[in-house]
Amino acid sequence: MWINKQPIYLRQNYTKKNFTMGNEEKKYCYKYPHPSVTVDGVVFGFDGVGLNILLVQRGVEPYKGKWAFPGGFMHIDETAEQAIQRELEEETGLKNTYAEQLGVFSEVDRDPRERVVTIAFYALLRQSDYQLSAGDDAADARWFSVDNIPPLAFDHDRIFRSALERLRRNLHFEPVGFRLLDEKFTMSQLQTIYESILGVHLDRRNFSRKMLALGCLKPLGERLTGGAHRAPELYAFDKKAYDNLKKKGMKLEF
Amino acid sequence: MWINKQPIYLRQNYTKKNFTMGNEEKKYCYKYPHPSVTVDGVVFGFDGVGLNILLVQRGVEPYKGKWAFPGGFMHIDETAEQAIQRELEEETGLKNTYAEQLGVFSEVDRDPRERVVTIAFYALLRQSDYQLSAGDDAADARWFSVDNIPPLAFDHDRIFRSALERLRRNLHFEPVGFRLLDEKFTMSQLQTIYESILGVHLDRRNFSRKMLALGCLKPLGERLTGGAHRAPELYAFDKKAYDNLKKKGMKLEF
DNA sequence: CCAAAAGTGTTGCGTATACACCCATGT
DNA sequence: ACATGGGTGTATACGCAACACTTTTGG
Repeated sequence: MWINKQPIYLRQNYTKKNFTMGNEEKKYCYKYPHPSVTVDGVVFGFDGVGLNILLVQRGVEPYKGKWAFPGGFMHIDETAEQAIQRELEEETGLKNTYAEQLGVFSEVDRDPRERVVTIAFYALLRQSDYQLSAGDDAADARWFSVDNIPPLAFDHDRIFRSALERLRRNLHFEPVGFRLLDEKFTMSQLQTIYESILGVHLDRRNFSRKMLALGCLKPLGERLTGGAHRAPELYAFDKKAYDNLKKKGMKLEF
Repeated sequence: MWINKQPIYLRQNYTKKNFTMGNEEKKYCYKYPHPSVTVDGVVFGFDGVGLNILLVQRGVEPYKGKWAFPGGFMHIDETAEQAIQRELEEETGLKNTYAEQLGVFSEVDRDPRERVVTIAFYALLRQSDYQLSAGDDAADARWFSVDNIPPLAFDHDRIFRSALERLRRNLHFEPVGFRLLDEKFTMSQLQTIYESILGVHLDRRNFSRKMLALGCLKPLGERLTGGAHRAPELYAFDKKAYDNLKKKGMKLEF
């Protein structure tokens, strides 16, 4: 049996040597060409009106000026999940964002500079918790409505379509809405999320009943004041009840 | 705008030079360490009794003698999808297998030799169409019942659990059964697939009605003779009808 | 003729849908 | 007072699950 107790950074199957070619140092050498691996995050947010995604404007070529998803190179000593967490934190300041793998995009020509395979993630977050700040490589960072996306760099339009499809599918199995809303929320806020993701109109009363029947909403006994009309009940997500549901296989059709 | 019309193999961002270190030639050099990228295929088959997966026995260290999923290194000039097609063809002889991305497994320690990120796929095929033949690196290739899996190499047990979960979930949305069965099949064969994937018993009459109600089964007007009892009707999968269904969002609960 | 599997039908119950109605609140 | 959104109730229809019965085939 093969045994190796060296730390991973000493265990790479490459040859490390300092030498210079042209202007750059190329230390890490392999028998066969290796692709670069990046991670990209499709971050969905909700502002109370509609569904948005977070884009950064590229400050450098290629695709300078075009918009793209936040992301970057995966380090050799981290998993893809750690990489997307790090990149999102670096570019948005948010920690412990819930990010789920979306898929690998590996078209040979997808990056004109070199061979890059990207692992796409999608994440959901409360837009109100978040202060936008452009990172190092980015000229700007902004929210865009999913109905009005600017031209995207690389193959990011394809990644976006894939993300939206996944989000729609997951809506039926995952507590998608609760990740996008504040801890306390009203039933109609939750309904608005479902309506904007699915792009359909739902009956207010049936939606409420169906949601409550699932049993993973805690009525808080409080009401949201300050609105123009009758103060609505506030709810919170009941994670324990949801975990039970998931074991038995929850279904949630609309 | 950045323009580059060179073929991809001339466009890698590496430095290529022949030089020797130790015994091996290391031609491809990078400024930062790059992971190796592999593809692995979880291939499900059905033999009329139960659900099986295809494993190859490793002929070399590490994990020599352990079983693993067929797979191998992604080439620099192919997509992950092309790589898994090629590997499956090389190791099983099958062309144009329907393979879907399962996810990326990128634990830092998952391969003791070097840093390897793997893209896992899952595939469904008709076991009867297939003649087993071990590939170059493999000592043996065999079908195993999903209920009786031997110890697996690397993190392949984790990949396997992920694949089974995905298969169960996809069963409700995708024409899973039809990929596992012959072109012509009986209703009870189809039912057996559903029962063995979900691990439950289903009512024969309700299953038939529900399936036919979907409208993507063509009754062929032929019957399967040679059985011990009444000859059952044969059906075929109606791809056109299924594609229509999918647009409207099919649901199939059991 | 019998056993076992295949085909068809029926019925009752639960649940989703499409509504109507009342309540609370700011202007 | 009223417009608007929030909360609760109910009848109808539809679909699914649980059944019984008949038909076909090989042994």
